[in-house]
Amino acid sequence: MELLEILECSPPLAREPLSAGQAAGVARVFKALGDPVRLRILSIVASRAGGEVCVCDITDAFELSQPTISHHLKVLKDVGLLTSERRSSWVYYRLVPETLGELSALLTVPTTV
Amino acid sequence: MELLEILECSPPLAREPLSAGQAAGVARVFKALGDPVRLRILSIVASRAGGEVCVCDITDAFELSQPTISHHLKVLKDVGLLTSERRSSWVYYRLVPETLGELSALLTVPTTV
DNA sequence: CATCTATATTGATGGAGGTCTATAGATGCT
DNA sequence: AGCATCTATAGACCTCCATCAATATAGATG
Repeated sequence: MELLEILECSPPLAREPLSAGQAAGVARVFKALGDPVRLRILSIVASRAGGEVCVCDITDAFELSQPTISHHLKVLKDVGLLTSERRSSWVYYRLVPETLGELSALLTVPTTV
Repeated sequence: MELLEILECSPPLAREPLSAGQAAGVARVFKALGDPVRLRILSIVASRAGGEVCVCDITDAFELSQPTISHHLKVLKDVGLLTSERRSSWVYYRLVPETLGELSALLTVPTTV
């Protein structure tokens, strides 16, 4: 089952308890967000004007080895937060806004106002 | 520095890249959400009508040892997602809606509509 | 005080994950 | 073809963490 489907079928945390299956899927995505490097990578891609970022630009932004960055990108891609496309020598990563939006909705709390 | 403060000072991922310090703080909270048991615990507390749940009720909802549940509750409390209050023999946990709300805002994506 | 219940802490263990080096694969250029 | 560059994969190392059994702490009650 696609992770995005699980997110779409999971009620907001504040509405009703998650099933074990839903929790397992949702946890995979949050676990991907639970690393500072991945969070920074995601924010770099998500906030980029053109919408896409070359791997080389991301690698330059960190003092980490290239394989380590590649590993983090794979994790973010596997949970459906990023997609990638190769064009000639370079690979460009893009945000999947639907996944991020579903996560945001999941955490939404009834307005305390 | 309080984690909630860090969340309040962190821009939405889609707006600008997180600093290393912001990412470290935010990652701690998402890491806490990156476990299926903790997600279910959080949803149980967040969706409870009265707003508070006794530890014994949570323990009953899982086939895990009592110390394991206690450990997960501590993790959720340490990152500011839950608070606890002891009343006589029992300890009651409550959601901290501000923290969840800040997380939700952090993941908000400009409406694709 | 003694004891029972509810919850937290400690210490141990097995497995997951972040990082690195080395290497492989893919693309373009000469 | 051969080489240089960009990215991904494989394997190793080390740390972190989820879980448990055992024990400690706190409150109620006899």
